[in-house]
Amino acid sequence: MLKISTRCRYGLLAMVELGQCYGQAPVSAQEIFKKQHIPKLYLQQLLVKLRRNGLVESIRGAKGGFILRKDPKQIKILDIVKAVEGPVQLISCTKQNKDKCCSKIKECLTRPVWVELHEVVNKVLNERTLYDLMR
Amino acid sequence: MLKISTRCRYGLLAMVELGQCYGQAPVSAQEIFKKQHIPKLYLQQLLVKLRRNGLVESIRGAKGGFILRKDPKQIKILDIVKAVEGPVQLISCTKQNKDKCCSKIKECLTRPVWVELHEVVNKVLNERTLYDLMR
DNA sequence: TTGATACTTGACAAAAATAGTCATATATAG
DNA sequence: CTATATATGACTATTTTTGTCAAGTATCAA
Repeated sequence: MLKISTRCRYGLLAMVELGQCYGQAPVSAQEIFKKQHIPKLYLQQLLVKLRRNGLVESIRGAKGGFILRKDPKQIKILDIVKAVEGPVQLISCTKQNKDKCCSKIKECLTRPVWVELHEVVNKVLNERTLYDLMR
Repeated sequence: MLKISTRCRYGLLAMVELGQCYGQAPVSAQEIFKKQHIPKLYLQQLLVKLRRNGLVESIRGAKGGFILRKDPKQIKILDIVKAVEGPVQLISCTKQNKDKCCSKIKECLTRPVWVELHEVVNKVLNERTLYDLMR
């Protein structure tokens, strides 16, 4: 069904929250999960992934929390999705992934639709930034 | 990761095979699974779904098999995907699905991206027909 | 210095979805 | 009559998703 995972949804929700407070004091996981009703420990996991991918910075201890490492205008939605889920690969036989292509790639009549879908999804996620979602 | 399921991929492969033989003798599951290396019993299942959704007709007995019920030009890729997988719903909070929307739908800042993705994916699948994939 | 708050890490676990199988029955051509 | 084909529903294995837990580290504020 191509359903967007909660990982993605929660990850983006968290980033939007951090975006709203960009330039201000750190926001704790606590505050985010209360506001958005995301399971706390699950959210923590996602925030760790966002940190490891350089999207947020974490500050330990009391009054600590998370802050964005970049201006929301510089953060693509695709970066966020990749951070929490890995690359957005609707199919495995892509240009970037030649070893995963099957031997029939040239004759494969179905591949073009899947490639088109793959590209269109990546395009949308790559063109929108976190800033576009804020107000 | 939004990966296309094997159900979709196999289902479309089967439909393309049937498309290539449109107007000719029925094609058996046997022939399709040998040509495309799809697990036979799994393919049977998918073909039953395609039949129940009115996309193919089945002919039992020796020399039987499956044929398309419509011209490939009349069959949208979306119809095929829906038949084997159900509706393509990237998110649950869509216009068609108002009871599944959360109470925060109006304030939800993340929803617009997901809606855009949802729409763009459905658009591509709705605009392409089986005929577009054939040669 | 002590307590409260907050992040870190790695492992673990339940639930759901995906992918595939099996047995049994029915239908038809030749 | 028999070989070939589909029909059906239940069943199973694997993988992915969606979390949870425990034990630890770091920082602030009183």
